[in-house]
Amino acid sequence: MKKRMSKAERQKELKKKLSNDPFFTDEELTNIFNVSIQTIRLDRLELGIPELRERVKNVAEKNHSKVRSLGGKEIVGELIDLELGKSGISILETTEDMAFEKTNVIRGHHIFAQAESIAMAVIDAEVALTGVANIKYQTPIKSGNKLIAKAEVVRQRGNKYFVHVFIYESQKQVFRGKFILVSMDKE
Amino acid sequence: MKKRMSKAERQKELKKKLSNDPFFTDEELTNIFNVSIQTIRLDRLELGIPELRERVKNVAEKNHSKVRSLGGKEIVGELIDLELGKSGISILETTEDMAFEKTNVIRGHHIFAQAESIAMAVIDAEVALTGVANIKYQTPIKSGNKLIAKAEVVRQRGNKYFVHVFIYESQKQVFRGKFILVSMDKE
DNA sequence: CTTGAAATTAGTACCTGTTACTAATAGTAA
DNA sequence: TTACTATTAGTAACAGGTACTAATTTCAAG
Repeated sequence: MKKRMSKAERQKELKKKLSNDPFFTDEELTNIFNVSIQTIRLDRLELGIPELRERVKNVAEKNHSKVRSLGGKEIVGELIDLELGKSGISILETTEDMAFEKTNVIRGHHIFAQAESIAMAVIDAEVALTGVANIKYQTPIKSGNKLIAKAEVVRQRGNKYFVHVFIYESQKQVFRGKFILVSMDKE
Repeated sequence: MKKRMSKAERQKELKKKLSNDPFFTDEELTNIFNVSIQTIRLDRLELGIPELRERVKNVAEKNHSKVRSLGGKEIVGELIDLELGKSGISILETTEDMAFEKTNVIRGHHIFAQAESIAMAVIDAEVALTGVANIKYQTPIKSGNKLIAKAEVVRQRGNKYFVHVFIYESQKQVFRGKFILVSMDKE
C-alpha cells in the first residue's frame, strides 16, 4: 500500500480493514495507509470507529457472554428439570448465529446437540458417550424460537442406556431421536 | 465480600474470579477483596495473571482466529475435495475443546456436524436442510485426531437427496450416516 | 513483651494508546 | 488569488497499568 488514495477510498478501506481485523493500533495504520496518525484518528472519528482497546473489548465481550452455543459448555440448552436416571427437560433459545444466513433455518446439529446433551444429562453416570442415534427431523425451525427438549430413559441394560428425546417448538414436535448411551464410569 | 481472607485464599478466589470473568480492573478488584491496589498487583504478579488489557486481548484473539468450530462457519471441517452433486471429502482436526474434559472423548455433535456439513456441501443446490438422518457412531474418538469424512450422493428424487457419509480416523471407520436432504432452491 | 519475617500499603516515575483540543500547513477548485 | 478542504503537528490529560523503592502493619515464635 504505497499509493495515497482519496479520503473516501481510504476511509472505506479503513473500515473494511478494521472490521475483519480490529487489532491494529493507529500507529500501525499510519504505515498501512501512509498518512499521519492525526488523519487516521480523524477518519475513525468520522466513521465512528472506537479506539483499539474498545474494539478489542467488544470482540472479547461478544464471544465471552455467548453461551458458547457449542463446544465450551457441557450442556447445550438450559436444564430446567432433571430426574437423574429417569427424565429431563431443557430449553434452547435459538439465535441467528445458529441458523443459515440466507434462510434463517436452524442448522441441524444445534438441534442434535441439544438432544444429545439432554440425553446424556439424564444418565446417572459420570461420563457417557453416544453409541447409536436414530433421529428424525420433522420441521425446519426458524431462529428466534424456543426449543423444548424432553428426554426419557426407557431402558437400561448393563452400562447401556436407551433414551428417547423429543423436541417441541410451541406444542409442535420438531425432532425425535433414540439414543443409546454407554456409560464409562470405571475405566 | 467484606471479610479479609488469607493470602492463599484470596489468591485462589482471584484466580477463579478472573478466569470466568477477565473484565475486572485492579481497582474494581480492590473493592471486591477489600485490599489495596498494590496487593492485587502483587497477587497478579505472583499468579502470573496479566493486566486487564492483555486478558481482554487474549479472549478476543482466541475467539477471533478460531475457525468457530460450530455456528459461525457454514462448513465444519476443511473441504479438501468436492465434486458437486456427486461426492466430497473434508478433514476435521479435533481439538480439546471439542471433547469432554474428563475423558478427552470428542462430543458426538461435532462429528455429526462434520458429517451434516459435508453432506450439504455436495448437494448441488443453494440451500439444503437435513430432513432425516440415520446415524451410527462406532468408536469413541479422542481429541487431537484427524477425522476424514467422505460423502456420496446415492440417489436424487425431485428435491430430495440421499447422501451417505462415512468418517474415518486413520483408516478406521468411526461413523456412518445416511442423510436425506431437501433442497429449497425456489421458495 | 519483643523481635523478625511476611504481608500489605504508599508513593513515584514511566509506558501505551488513546481523546480532545488548537493551530499551522498543503492541496485544489473557482 | 482566494476560499475551502484535507492533512499534519503539537500539547495536555486520561486509564490502566509496570517496575521499583520504601514504609507500615500483622502476627507468630522466642
